[in-house]
Amino acid sequence: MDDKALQLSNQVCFPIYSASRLITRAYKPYLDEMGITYPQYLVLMVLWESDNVSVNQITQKLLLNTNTVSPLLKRMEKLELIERNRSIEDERIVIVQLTEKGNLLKGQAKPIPENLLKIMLNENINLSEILQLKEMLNEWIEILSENNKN
Amino acid sequence: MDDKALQLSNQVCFPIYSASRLITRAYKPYLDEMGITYPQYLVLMVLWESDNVSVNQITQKLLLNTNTVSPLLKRMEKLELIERNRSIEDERIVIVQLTEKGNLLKGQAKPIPENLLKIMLNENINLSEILQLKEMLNEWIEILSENNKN
DNA sequence: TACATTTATGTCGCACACGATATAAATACA
DNA sequence: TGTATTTATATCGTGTGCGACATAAATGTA
Repeated sequence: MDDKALQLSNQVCFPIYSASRLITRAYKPYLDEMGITYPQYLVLMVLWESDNVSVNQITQKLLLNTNTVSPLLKRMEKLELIERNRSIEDERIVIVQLTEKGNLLKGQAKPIPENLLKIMLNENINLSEILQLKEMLNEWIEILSENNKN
Repeated sequence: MDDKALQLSNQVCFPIYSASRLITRAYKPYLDEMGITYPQYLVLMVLWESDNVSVNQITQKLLLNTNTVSPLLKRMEKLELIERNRSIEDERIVIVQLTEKGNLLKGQAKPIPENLLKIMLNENINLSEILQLKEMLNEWIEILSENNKN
């Protein structure tokens, strides 16, 4: 493998790292209006799609660890966006439920995807390319999730 | 714009966010051996390419703010990887310089890109696709950096 | 049934990121 | 020359991420 190929991982990993941070920044003005952060928005999206899920189900959907999600949910409970209750059948499980406030934010969040897409689509970037990028990232996510288990 | 297109930003932004974290995790075992973190590795790569650069130059290359980089460099100085000295010509500027230890890590870091590439390349992902993804991310980084200035 | 193991969640400590703000040096300009 | 502004860096507070570890409930098994 030649030097150019060797440098490739840096040339791809760093842009992913940078793009991730810049995207979070791009979301910020919209999320600020709602008083939430990007990870909190992700949790809400999970709950808007299906409410009353366990902490574990949230960690799996977001590919995060419980030591990240637990404090995150704690802050969201303080913001009165969600409630946390132990399951009756299995006392180990905590069920997360949207409050009325958390539910209402769904409407306020509606224009966010369109606004983001406007920023990210331009004359040099078309939809089919984006779809291809999405496929590739998901491929990597699968590989890296698998890789991380061992 | 239809609903599918609207959801696209979520379908791309979240994978970028996840991939970024998973990539950092993939680097971790190699960086652990060197006693550094991924952002510290990025700073070292900047310095290995050209030593004696200002804090500001590092923030620009890594697209990070000084309030992230300053503490990062402070920790790296404590690890004796770098030294920080005020410029004589302009006392506001802090020049960052590799120590012998920081320089020696360059050799130890050499196999990292190849190892990462081995993880990220498989039968479903080829080089040309990766190059295309890289171009696209850089396009977005440019857009989002510009977008963030206002 | 008693005890080891697994599962689900949580806490703690540390290292980022970043908005808001501070400080000192350099520069602009009245 | 004196003062306002800009520039470079740093500090503080808050919110993630995550490794290491803790705890309690459920499950497996001798």
